[in-house]
Amino acid sequence: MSSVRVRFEPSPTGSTHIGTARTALFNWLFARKHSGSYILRIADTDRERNSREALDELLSVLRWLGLDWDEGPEVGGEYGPYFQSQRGQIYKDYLAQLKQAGRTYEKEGAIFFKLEGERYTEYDEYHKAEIEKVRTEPVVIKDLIRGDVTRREERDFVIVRSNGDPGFHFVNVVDDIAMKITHVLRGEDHLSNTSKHLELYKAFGAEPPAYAHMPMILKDPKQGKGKMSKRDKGAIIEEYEGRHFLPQAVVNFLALLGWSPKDDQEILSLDELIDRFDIKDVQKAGARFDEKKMSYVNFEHMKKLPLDRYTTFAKSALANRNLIDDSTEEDYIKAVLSICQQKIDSFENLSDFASYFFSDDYPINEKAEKKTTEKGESIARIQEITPVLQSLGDWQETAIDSAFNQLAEEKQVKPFAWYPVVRFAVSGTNSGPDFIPMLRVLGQARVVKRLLAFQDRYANLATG
RNA sequence: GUCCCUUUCGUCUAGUCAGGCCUAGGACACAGGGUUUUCAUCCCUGCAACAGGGGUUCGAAUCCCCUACGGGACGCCA
Repeated sequence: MSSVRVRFEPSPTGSTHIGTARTALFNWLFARKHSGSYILRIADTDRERNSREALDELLSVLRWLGLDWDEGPEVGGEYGPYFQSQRGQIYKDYLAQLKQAGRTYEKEGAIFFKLEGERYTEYDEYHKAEIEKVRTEPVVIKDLIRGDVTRREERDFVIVRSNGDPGFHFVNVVDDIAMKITHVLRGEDHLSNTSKHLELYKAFGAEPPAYAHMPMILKDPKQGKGKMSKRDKGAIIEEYEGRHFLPQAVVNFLALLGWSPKDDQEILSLDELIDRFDIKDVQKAGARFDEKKMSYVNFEHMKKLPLDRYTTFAKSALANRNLIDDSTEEDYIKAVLSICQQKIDSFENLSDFASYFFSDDYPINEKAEKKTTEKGESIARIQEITPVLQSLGDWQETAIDSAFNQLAEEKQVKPFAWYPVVRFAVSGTNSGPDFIPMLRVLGQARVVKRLLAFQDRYANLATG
């Protein structure tokens, strides 16, 4: 393991925002790329907003995405505890240092960090008040993505709240020092906080880490302006899990938001991402979320999955809709999936796409029904083909295929005169997997039964 | 309002650091066509961008300056 140590510091306040997940991912990729340590540190200093459930949910999302941590909750490590709510003594010790150096003062029950420089008061347009400011020396943020960024902090800030809880800026810096963090990768929204953090490092006499501020994930332009919020469609990672997205696809898409490999390959596995990831290649400008691209990436990963693993995901989606249960034959499920995998672009749509394979009570597509039944000859076609298929001794694709061809030759029409109407009769729709394989998988009994049912149901067509 | 960041097709981006290889490449989306039924697959074709202005240079998407747009921060949230 190298000396590289990065951390992800989420606050467990409920469902995981897409930007939070990307921060987790980039830190993880950076750690793995450099054979460093990935530390998970829980920012739970705000007692009122944190809960056990939210923490469990967070850990489970990280595991679902495949982002394992080397130090942190449930795995421990030599720099613990990894919950900020349990690091009170450490914060007290560091606070004492600042106090001793005369860099703190108390005001209205809270402890402030005192900046160094000439003090003056000024009317502030934003606060609509006369406030005290400090003429500090500018600090330079060494940013791996943006280069040097110069900023000046001009107001003292709270490091311990009046209720006794230490505040974010303080614990953030203290923990990074105490845990020997070497690189801080976080969202661009923290760029303007970094001057505060640098002031704290100076006060502690500690060497600051290298920074990398990643671009914001912005709303889809159709959904409005600004950065993506938890309310926006597609912003919550748990939602993808619930919709049976592939975790590796979500990770792949997240990586593409603000970063790209330099060649034209877009579909990348976790290992390929680690291999190609370079923090310097991260984009500076905000990236807009695109739901369609997300779906596309997911489909590409779905197509690549070996049938066994595809089946695992598919079964959970199908079981969710009560289309299969433990008694459903594994071989049959696999046969169905093997002809659907390259066709259907999401597991959440799979159930609609393939319901007729598992149940006789499948929906009838009205458009397809209209198209089929408006032709008076449909019933005749079904009547012609039913006995042929019924008497077929061999239910292999070649046999089924030649049955259609033979009949076609006999009647002097092309075989696909029967295709759409038969497809509708056995599946209730006009789209699906390739036709002959579909019949094969469905099985002779099911096919014949449905052909007969079709004749009963649409008997009036024969005369009308 | 102040400060900071940013700017290539509708979107994600390659190209910018080392100026000529860029009549600016790829992908998503969209449109059209095709694949001996259908189709949400697959294939092909098409549409489409260097924010604007000023410099530097023989030559600028690439370097410099200004403007504008977009984004972020300005909490006893993180």
